[in-house]
Order: sequence, then C-alpha cells, then structure tokens
Amino acid sequence: MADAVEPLKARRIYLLLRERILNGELEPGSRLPGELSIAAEYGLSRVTVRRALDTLANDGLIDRRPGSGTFVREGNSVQPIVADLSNVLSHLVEMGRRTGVRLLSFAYVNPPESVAASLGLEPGERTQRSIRVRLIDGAPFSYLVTHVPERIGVTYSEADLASMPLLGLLERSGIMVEEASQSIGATLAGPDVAEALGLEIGSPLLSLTRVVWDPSGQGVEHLHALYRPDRYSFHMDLVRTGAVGARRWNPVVKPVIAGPETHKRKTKGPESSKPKSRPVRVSNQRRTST
Amino acid sequence: MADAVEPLKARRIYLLLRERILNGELEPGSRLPGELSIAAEYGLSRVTVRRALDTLANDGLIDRRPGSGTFVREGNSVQPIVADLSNVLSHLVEMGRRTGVRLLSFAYVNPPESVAASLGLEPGERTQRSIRVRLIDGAPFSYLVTHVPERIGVTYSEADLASMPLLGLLERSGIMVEEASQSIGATLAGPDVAEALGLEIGSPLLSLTRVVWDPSGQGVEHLHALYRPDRYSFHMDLVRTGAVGARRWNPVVKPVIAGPETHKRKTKGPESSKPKSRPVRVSNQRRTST
DNA sequence: GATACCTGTCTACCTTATAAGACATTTCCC
DNA sequence: GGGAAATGTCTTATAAGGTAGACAGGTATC
Repeated sequence: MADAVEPLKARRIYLLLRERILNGELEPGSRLPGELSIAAEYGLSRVTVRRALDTLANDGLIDRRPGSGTFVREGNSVQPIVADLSNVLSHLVEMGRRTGVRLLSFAYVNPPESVAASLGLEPGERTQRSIRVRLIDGAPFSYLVTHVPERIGVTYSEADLASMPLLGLLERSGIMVEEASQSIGATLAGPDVAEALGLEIGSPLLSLTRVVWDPSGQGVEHLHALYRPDRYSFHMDLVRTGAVGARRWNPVVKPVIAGPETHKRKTKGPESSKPKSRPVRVSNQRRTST
Repeated sequence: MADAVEPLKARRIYLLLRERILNGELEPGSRLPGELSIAAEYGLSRVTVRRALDTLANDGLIDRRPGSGTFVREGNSVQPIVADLSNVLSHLVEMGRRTGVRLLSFAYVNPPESVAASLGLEPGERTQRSIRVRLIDGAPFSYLVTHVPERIGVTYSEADLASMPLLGLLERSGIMVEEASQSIGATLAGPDVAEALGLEIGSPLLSLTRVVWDPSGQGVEHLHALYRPDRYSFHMDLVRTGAVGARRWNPVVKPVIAGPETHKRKTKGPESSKPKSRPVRVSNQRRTST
C-alpha cells in the first residue's frame, strides 16, 4: 500500500481529479484536457500535473494513450459495502462474502473521561477495552474500539470476542440490550488505524460512535468505529411524512424477512439506476456486524 | 483563514492532532507526549512535529509550557451541530442560531452520467445545477451540489434558491416529493470545497448523496452534500427489535411536536452524559435544511 | 540540589518538489 | 501526406520541505 506520497501541489490536483473521477463528474471513457491545459488551468508546471496523473494511472483510474490523450477508465466506481442505518451488513452472507475479525488488543483500562461519562460510570471504574478489525474477503474495512464496563466484560473471554459479535456476547450474558444512540462523523486516519486498515496516514474515515444502554439506562457498551469509506458506507431509504409546513424525512423501517431475496439497487450516488419500484428495501439479515 | 500552508507531513500531523483534540480524544488539560515522542511515533523529525504544534498553538488549541510540556487547552471541544438521520437540523431555530445560505453557482448543465442515471434522465437531458454553502452564525458548515431536471428547475428562480430550501421550492411547484435514498461516506476536501468551507485542503469531510423521487419513481433531485464534521454530524437513536437470533437495531421514529422543548443530550461520543430517561428524542422542526 | 525531561532556538545538510524548457514519438484528422 | 496535438522522456535550475544534531533554559521530581 501507500505508493509514494506525492508532495503538496501534485497531491492537490491528484485529489481533485480523483474526486471528480470517482463521483462521476469526469465521465468514464471521456478524455481529460491535455496535460498542458491542466497545468495552465491550475497554474502549475506540466511536471507537477504529470505526477498527479501518474498516480491516477497507478490507481487504475485513468488510461494514458500517447499521442491520443488521457482517458477516464471505465468501470472504476468501486462500490463500497453497504450497511443500512442500523449498521447491519446485509447481503454479505447471501453474497457469499467471507467476513473475518482480527482482535488487536484486549485489556482492562481506565477509560478516557469521555467514554466514562457517556457510559455513566463511577469515577475510577474501569472498562474492558477491545480493539478489533473487521475484514471482508480478507480486506480490512473497519477498526472498532469498544469499551464495556469491567463487571460486564468479565462475563466473556478474549477468545469469545475474537469469534463472536459483542452484542451477541452481551445478550448471551443476560444483559438486556435495548437502546442506543449513535452519531456519524468523519476523521483522518492516525498511524495505528492507517496501519490496521491498510491506508496512508491522513486518509479520510467514516467514524461512528455508539453508546448502548440496558433498559435501566445503564451504559453497557461504548463503540467507536472507523470505516474505510471506499469499502463501507451507510445507506438508508427515506419517505416524506408529516403535514404541509412540517414535512420531513423519515427512515423506512425495514421488515426482517426470512427467505432469501436478492435485492438489486445501487447505493452510492454514482451509477444508481432509476427505481421502478418503491424504494423500500427488504433485506434479510442473519447476523449483526459492526 | 488558512494561515501559511504547511507542507505535506507537517500538515498531516497538524490535521491529525487537531482532530484528536477537537473530538475530545485528547482530553482538555492533558499533556501531549513530548515532541520527540511524537516525532518517533509518526516517524518524523522533531522540526516537522514542531511546525504542526506551532500551528496548533496558533489556533489556540494547545498551550506550550517550556520545560513542562504541551497541553491541550480547555474549552475547545466545539460541539458540532446535530442533525438526526433524516438530516434535519433540529434545535437551530429554538437555539436562536442564525442560518444562512450562499449561492455559489447556478447554471443549466449536462449532468455527469452518474447523476443522470440516478435521476433516471433521458440521454441528453439537462439539469439545473446549483452549488450552495450553508452557514450557521456566519460559519460555513456544508457545501451542497444539487442537480434538478431542467423542466423542474425552471419553476423557480435563482433568487428563490438563494433564500428558500430546495425541497420547499419543489413542493411549492406542485412536485410531489415522496421518497429518497441516501448514503453517507467520507472524503477529503478539495481546493474549492476547502475554500468555501474555510478549511485546509485535505481536511476530512462527511459526504452525503441523496436522490429524491416523486411518487411515480421519477428522479426529482440529486444532492451531493459535504459537511465539516467539526460543525455537523448525524445523530440517531436506536432501539433493539426483533426475535432472539434475529435481533437488530431500528431507528426511533421521532414524532413531530409543536411546542418548544429543549432537549439536553450530548451527541458526539465525547462528553455524553448518562441518560436517565429513555433515549427517545423529541424534537420540533420548523424547516428542513440540508 | 541533582537529574531527567521538556520546550525554544539555531545551524548545517540533504532530499525532494516544482518550474521551464527541449525534443522524440504516437495518434488523429483534414 | 502533413500538421496539430497529445503523451513520453530528458535536461537544468531553483525553491522548499525535511532531517539531524547541538545547545540553552525552564520545570518538575526525587
């Protein structure tokens, strides 16, 4: 991974062009302006532009044909895995994709103040902290840091955690998991995360922070998850509800269906096709996977 | 904004450390590792680390005490605005915060293929593309690129768009807005977006792509939104539903209530407080704001 | 008070990025 | 066939970023 970190200016146009290619603004198969044109447009030298194009070519995003021009390669929009808003990776099982987990760390620690506060811990109360990486088809896509109050954490072992979803373990232990609250943001990859996810330091990441409570309002789990946006994104369908003047979007609540049902609907903006049917997503899930 | 463009590596740790400070991972008042430690950790020279710290100090995020260390300054964790998953900025009005819009661009264009496809346009059909920046209390937090089929776009003017939400205009024009589908990811800021949002190139951004359809399944709006994660994040409450073995999270569907109701509940993981009451969020909204 | 560790500052040196060209070669189109 | 325009591949020169190390002075701890 991490082929040659381009310097400042070259990186800028690289990122710029990359964006425009990935989000479809520069259409697949179309020709870019000549290197000199681009250089002029951005006030750079041709060498610099060239370096950016080199990287793009290396990424497989463009084709360069001497004498002819530089072209956006087709079929490049790598569709990320899709999770619906409840963070369930549907389809994975049905698609026959192998998922895996790597347990990077497992320890009892004094949690950061923010974690302690959100879990509602007593001062000095310790937590079990685990760091896991989830893989799909061998490729890492998420980096999960969970904190569980010590008294709850002791109900399962390190080996359990390496093989089963945390929520499953909690429920197995008799913990009632009822409510949660989560927020989604974005950050940059630090050294350890970058390493674990096979990224360069400074790559963009989707971040999700979720706090889970039992019915009594006692904090049970604090999850901080980081996702590679090129391999994972959140998706949700919405319907417009409410009276005129107070109309708003509401999520479509998806029923859980038992039988297999292949649902074909593109997700990320690019390449979505026009929906003939209503955008109600029916998915069957076997397993919750954060 | 953007004082002195630091070079590549220096900027990276700057952005990284900045992230970790702003989201509370590095707790206010705590001491950072020594400059040499940081340098070692990231594989950089001390000078480079120093440049990053200089910038942080300049931002007022850290205090450097010679002989003692470098400390995270207090009171810096700016809580982002919170939108629930339907992307409504609740609370804004009640909190008396001023929102604004800047219309950066307004034109009829040939849309990127991806946009055309997701809207279900005929080949060659044009769209009205607008680029807007939304502000809160004068500070920009989102960068919105919308595509609307030309025949629909003509029902309102540039001035309309600069002052009213797009969905409102569409509904005023008699368009039935019923269904939408959106996905959330993350990217880095390119030059124009960075400029518009007052960020440095390479800052992390939340990205949202939403396609809106009318009841017939005809595409009505394609929105590509980029948010500053330090000023804006998505939040949602979840409840655990379903039978044992197929349990999953479902969003809490929030009723729309008329009266004012100040709801105190922190959002981003850091600094959340323990919920005494059930995590059902009651919010009153006046206006949809993307 | 001695010691370890921290930031502040400076110097010298190396590596890399960028700029500005020149020139060859290929492709496409008239 | 000829010419325009594109990429590929070199130069040479300048600017900027980054590294390594030394040293001064402050602060905390034992």
